[in-house]
Amino acid sequence: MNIAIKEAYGTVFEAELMEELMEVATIYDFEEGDILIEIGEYIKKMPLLLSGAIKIMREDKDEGELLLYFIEKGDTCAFTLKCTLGEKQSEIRAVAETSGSLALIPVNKMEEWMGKYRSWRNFVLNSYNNRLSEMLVAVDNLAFMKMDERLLTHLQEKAKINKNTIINHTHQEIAYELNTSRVVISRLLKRFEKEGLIRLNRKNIELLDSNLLN
DNA sequence: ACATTAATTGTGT
DNA sequence: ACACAATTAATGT
Repeated sequence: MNIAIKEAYGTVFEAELMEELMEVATIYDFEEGDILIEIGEYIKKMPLLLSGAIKIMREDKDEGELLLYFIEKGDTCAFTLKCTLGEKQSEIRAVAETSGSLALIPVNKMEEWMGKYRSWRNFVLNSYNNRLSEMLVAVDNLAFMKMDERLLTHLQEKAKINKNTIINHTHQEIAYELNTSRVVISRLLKRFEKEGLIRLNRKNIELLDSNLLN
């Protein structure tokens, strides 16, 4: 298990920090579809993602979710940082997009490291920066892109994260993530299929056009 | 193996 | 957006 931590963070953190990290971290494995953080929860440990991918969703009180961004190996969630430091309730939900594992760090340790290790400070700050720019992308998509474009980029993101051209999601699930209705997704997907971009099967979608990838 | 239900997807208004 | 048909998967008997 410590190998997993080294694999994901060995190049980012200095040696002493890695030592401490491996001492205090507990490993948590999760499966696809697991809810890691629910809205309103208090967070007492900070997660570092070792493998797999997690999607961060925002949810409105009366019906409606929206996918904000994905986090991948080597990332942490800036919202979690805020919640742990501020001892505030979570404003987002984190759902496992794929199975994977993460390391949990006690809050008091991460505060201690802030003063102690430069690499840790950088990591936390970078993390904020990355999230901020990904949020901007998400906002741009929402504001300026048509649904068909949003769906297409969404499919591409999913394919990239799964390292696979086959996407194992129902139309309904995708609709939730983009905060629209299933019928809209179905029709758009049908159109993409006619255009030869994808192939539709039951419970999964296959990307065909190679210029959709990467 | 069969019948019944539920879930998923397609289509028309 | 809504309603409904068609198809497939899941479950019980």
